[in-house]
Amino acid sequence: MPELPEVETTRRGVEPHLTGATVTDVVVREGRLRWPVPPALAATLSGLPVLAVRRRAKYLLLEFASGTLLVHLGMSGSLRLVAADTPPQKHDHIDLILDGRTALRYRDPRRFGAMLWHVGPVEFHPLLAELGPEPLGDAFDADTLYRASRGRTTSIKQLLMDNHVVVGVGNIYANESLFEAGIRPGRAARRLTHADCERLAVAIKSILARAIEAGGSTLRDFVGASGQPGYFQQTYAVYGRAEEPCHTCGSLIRQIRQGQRSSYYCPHCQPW
DNA sequence: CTTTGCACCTGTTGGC
DNA sequence: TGCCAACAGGTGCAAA
Repeated sequence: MPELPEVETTRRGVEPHLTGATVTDVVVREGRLRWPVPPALAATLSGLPVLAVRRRAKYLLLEFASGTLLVHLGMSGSLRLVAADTPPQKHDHIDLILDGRTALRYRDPRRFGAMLWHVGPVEFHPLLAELGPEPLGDAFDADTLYRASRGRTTSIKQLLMDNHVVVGVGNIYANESLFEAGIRPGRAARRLTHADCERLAVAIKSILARAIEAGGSTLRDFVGASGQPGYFQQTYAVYGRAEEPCHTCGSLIRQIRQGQRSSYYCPHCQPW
């Protein structure tokens, strides 16, 4: 699930319940995530109030006075708020107990996610230090995309998914943005004109912003035990629509493989 | 430095 | 119905 809009939706959902609350315990039922969850996490966090919940790329950052808890949802992770005595279900690996009553519950069937503790300025954490600009920030625009694409033989779609160039653009939104910009995913990055980069940067910002808005408007169930957290069924222009007609021109959407991942495009609306 | 492919893990889907 | 292969939205890392 988690692409950037879901991560940001999650942040907005949990932030009001976390900020100002004090961690009273941490229960780790399964600590084998992408990296081992620090065994001393309960001792580290107990008694500390959450100062803020921020996001960098797809990392959620829970800030405390003495350090930062980095949380990544990987491919299948989710966070929700439940009463602390709610029985955990399968794959509910970690609870942050807040004020002894509420649990911030981390679920991740595939365990590709992460929960790491960092002391010191979090922007210097090795996982964050080399990241490119936020897609919705002013530091990412047509110029940065144009410069980043010069001399690059890789495809524009793979360049978009390179975290050094821009963060938070995963497989779905790389495909959707390229459709909106009218550019084929397989085109060499170095062949993009400045005008292409302009349309693409605008498309990325617009699509991500719209998806976050949609997530916010259907935001629910971060508090409580019912159903999945407040994600949303998004309708896509090309992603997952192989052999289906393009909503714009009726041509059949094509699917190709790029770097072991599926890409989708409309042969008419994305001429090259 | 860039590019490519693998690895981590479980669950779902589709074909036979 | 059962079995098996292929695939799934992330991303760090090693190797070429």
